[in-house]
Amino acid sequence: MAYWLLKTEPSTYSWADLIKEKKTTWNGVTNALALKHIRSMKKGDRAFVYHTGNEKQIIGVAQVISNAKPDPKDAKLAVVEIKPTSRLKNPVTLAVIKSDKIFAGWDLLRNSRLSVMPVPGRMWKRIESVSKENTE
DNA sequence: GCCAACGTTGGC
DNA sequence: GCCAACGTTGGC
Repeated sequence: MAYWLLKTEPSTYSWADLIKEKKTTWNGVTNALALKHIRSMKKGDRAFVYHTGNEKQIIGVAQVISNAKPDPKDAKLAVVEIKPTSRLKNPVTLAVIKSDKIFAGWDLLRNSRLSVMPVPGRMWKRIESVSKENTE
C-alpha cells in the first residue's frame, strides 16, 4: 500500500464536495509527472487531500478505491477513484510542514506546482500525528 | 530538435 | 496583485 498527496483548489473541488459526493473520480490531471504518479496508484492506497489557494493545508484522508485507469474522456490521461476516509482533526498547514525538517526535500516544498505526489511513510506518519495534536 | 515566447499554477 | 518556477507551443 502506498501513500499519496492530491492537491485541489477548494473553489474548484473541495474536501466538502468529496464528502457530499461520497466518492469521486480524480480527473483533470494533465501534468506528465503527476500523471505518472496517478498511474502508479492502486486500489487500497491512501491519499491526503490538500487545499491550495488561501488554505494551503492538508485537510483530510481518502482511500483509493480503484486502480489507475485511462480517463474515459481522454485516453492519454489517467484517473483514479477515491472516497473520503476521515477529516483531519487539525488540518496540517504548509507553514507547519515547511518548519519541520522531517519534510525537507519533499516534492510539496520543492515543486509547488506538482499536484500529485508520493508521501514517504515517515512523512505520512508525522502528518497523522501532528494532525491529532491538541491545539489552543 | 531547439528555444523564445507565452500561459499557468500556486505561494507570497 | 505579483511573480518565480515550470510547462507548453510554435516558428525556424
